[in-house]
Amino acid sequence: MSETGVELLRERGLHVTPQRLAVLGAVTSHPHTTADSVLDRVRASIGSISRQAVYDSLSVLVEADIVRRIEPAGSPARYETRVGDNHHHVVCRSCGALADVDCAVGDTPCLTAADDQGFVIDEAEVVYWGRCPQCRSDRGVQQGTSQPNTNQPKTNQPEPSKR
Amino acid sequence: MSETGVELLRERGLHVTPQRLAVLGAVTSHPHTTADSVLDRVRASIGSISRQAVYDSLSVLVEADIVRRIEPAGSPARYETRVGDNHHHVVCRSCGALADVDCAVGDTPCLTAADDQGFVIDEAEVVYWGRCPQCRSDRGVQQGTSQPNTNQPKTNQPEPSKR
DNA sequence: CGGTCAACTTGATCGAGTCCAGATTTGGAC
DNA sequence: GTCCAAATCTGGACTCGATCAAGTTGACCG
Repeated sequence: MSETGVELLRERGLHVTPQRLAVLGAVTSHPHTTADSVLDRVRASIGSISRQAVYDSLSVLVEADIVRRIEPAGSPARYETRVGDNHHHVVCRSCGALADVDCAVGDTPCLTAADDQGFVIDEAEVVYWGRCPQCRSDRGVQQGTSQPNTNQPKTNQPEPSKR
Repeated sequence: MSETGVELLRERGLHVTPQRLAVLGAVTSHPHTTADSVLDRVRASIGSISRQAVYDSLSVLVEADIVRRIEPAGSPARYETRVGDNHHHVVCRSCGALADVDCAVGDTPCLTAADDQGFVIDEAEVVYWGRCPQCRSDRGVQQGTSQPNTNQPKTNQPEPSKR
């Protein structure tokens, strides 16, 4: 997207504050980031911000369709700025790394469920589960099942916060 | 599945305990149920059980592929006994109701991502978002965005626990 | 340049889930 | 039937992500 953060906010009639801009900046520069690491990053760039303000800003941005919130099972919510292009995600079972994937089937894949049970469906969200290249080469680690070992981050993994 | 709970557990060399049987029973009779409401239901049938025992039993059952755990965004983990048939779920944006859906595209839908980024994918999980029949007829409620209003349960929704 | 209401700060609270240490039960061997 | 190690269960404390509440600050309109 070519617009500045200021423009994006103004356009939707939202107040433009340094906090919101910094939050948006943090998400833009580090996709798939968690609220916690946004907090850290914004503090690094702005000096200080409250946890609450981060959550507030994020949810305002989500509401305004500027950022998208994703919540893979077993992980805190993550945020990204790619919106409206219907892409999906791969999650590594063992380290939790997350990457973007474009869907195999055209634009709105699988949007038609076989039997929609009377629901009016407006979005199909796809999450692929597997193992990332890194974890595959570390053979012998436990695989498949329960808790992701919190090793060092692989693809796109935001560094763990250190509050 | 036609086997009894006892058989299922024995087969995999798991200890057969009244707690585990009750937990399994609760999940079987109320699919998409949460750990918390399993707790309530088991207490109703067995008399008493600890929260810990419920979590333990559930995770043993999940490990043994007897039950499947699903975690729709914004909801606590839910459990169901349909395993291995690759079905998916619809979630209602406004009340959180959850229903089963068989996938439109054959058996292993969308399992091939366009570019898998080097990940070895072993499962594709699809979640459809929309509005359930009930919520559609209650026009005028806020729709689409943030927190699901915790109205009365619709399709398959386990009643909220009242501990 | 005020005034007003949205946005921010601080601090408490919540809900889901996990961890721990000790008591109890289970299933298989004898 | 009895015994024993291994597997389970209990209750409580605790973590982590996220939200609520009350009061203060500051962005935008006129």
